[in-house]
Amino acid sequence: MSRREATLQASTADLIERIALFFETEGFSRIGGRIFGRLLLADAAMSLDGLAGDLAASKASISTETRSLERRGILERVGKPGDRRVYYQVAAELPIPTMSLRLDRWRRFSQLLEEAPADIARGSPVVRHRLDDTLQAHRYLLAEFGDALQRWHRRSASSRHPRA
Amino acid sequence: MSRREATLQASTADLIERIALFFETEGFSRIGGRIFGRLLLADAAMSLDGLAGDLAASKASISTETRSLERRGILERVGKPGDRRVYYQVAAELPIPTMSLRLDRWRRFSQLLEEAPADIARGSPVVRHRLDDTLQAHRYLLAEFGDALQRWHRRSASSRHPRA
DNA sequence: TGAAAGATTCAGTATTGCCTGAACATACTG
DNA sequence: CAGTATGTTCAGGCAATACTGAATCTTTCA
Repeated sequence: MSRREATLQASTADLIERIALFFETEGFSRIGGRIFGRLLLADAAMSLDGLAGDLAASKASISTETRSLERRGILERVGKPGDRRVYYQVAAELPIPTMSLRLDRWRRFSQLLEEAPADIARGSPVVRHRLDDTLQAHRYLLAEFGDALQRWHRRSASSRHPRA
Repeated sequence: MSRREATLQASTADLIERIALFFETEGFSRIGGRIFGRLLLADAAMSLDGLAGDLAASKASISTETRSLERRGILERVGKPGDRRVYYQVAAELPIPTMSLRLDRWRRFSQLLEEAPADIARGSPVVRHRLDDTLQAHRYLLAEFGDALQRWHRRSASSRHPRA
């Protein structure tokens, strides 16, 4: 009833493509985004060949990108007994890694400001003040957001294992 | 005591460059980042030529990038009486626009998920559940972070105009 | 041990997007 | 009005990067 490609509904393919486009603006590669999108909408974990087939991409790219996404905690490797292929699925606690990545990125900016040699600001009170102010805002927001992330983590954990 | 280029201390130039590199990972152009960095460390607003000189970039790029940064609320245009040049400075409430930009970007992802045609998830309970879960997390975190941003806004406003 | 399946690495191509110089537009000034 | 200062737009060159096909490495199984 279907040749190789027909596995994906048109609407699904469409959504995957939009997710991929979004991921591109977030600094991932397009294929990385497609992989993520595909797995987000996948019923079960998928093999490299499965992904390559569905996404019409080379296995080389799939291999590199899956591992890259895995390193960032977005994907997880899983195995199936009696099968030597590697399967990938979207991380269980998905929002944690994706949000953490964002946190990390902007934490890096704070660090940049903290490391700013003192002599830079020394000359000018207005610069010093601006730097201090910016840094304080970042610290505050980072802390608040980190807390929120943890709260969500706990909340979601407890809703999954409702208390005895 | 100094030819054209010597206006920037080495340590300053260095920090600007690192800021620019960071901005690049955030989806801005390198020059955009340099402009931001330069103005962040600037005593006073700067003209296009001033920026072009300091950053050793073409005036064309400076013009395009400043306007792009202005559109995103990161820079502000200011004028000086008796001078027909345009001056730029970093926005007063800097963290607001930068953080809002981030918020917007990931709000866009939530939207993607919300618009996900129902028929996509319908087939599979596991997909539907994953989508719902992800969406809820995003909503929660977006709300929390939005609140934090407002709190900071109020706090910083009141510290600037200490109550009579 | 040999063969085959699977995964990874690598060199080359193609696409993309940044940046620039030069042309152009606009607004002051005398 | 002519001339000049300032800002913007545009076509093209250049560098970075993603992606691919082919070669290579690794593991499993007969």
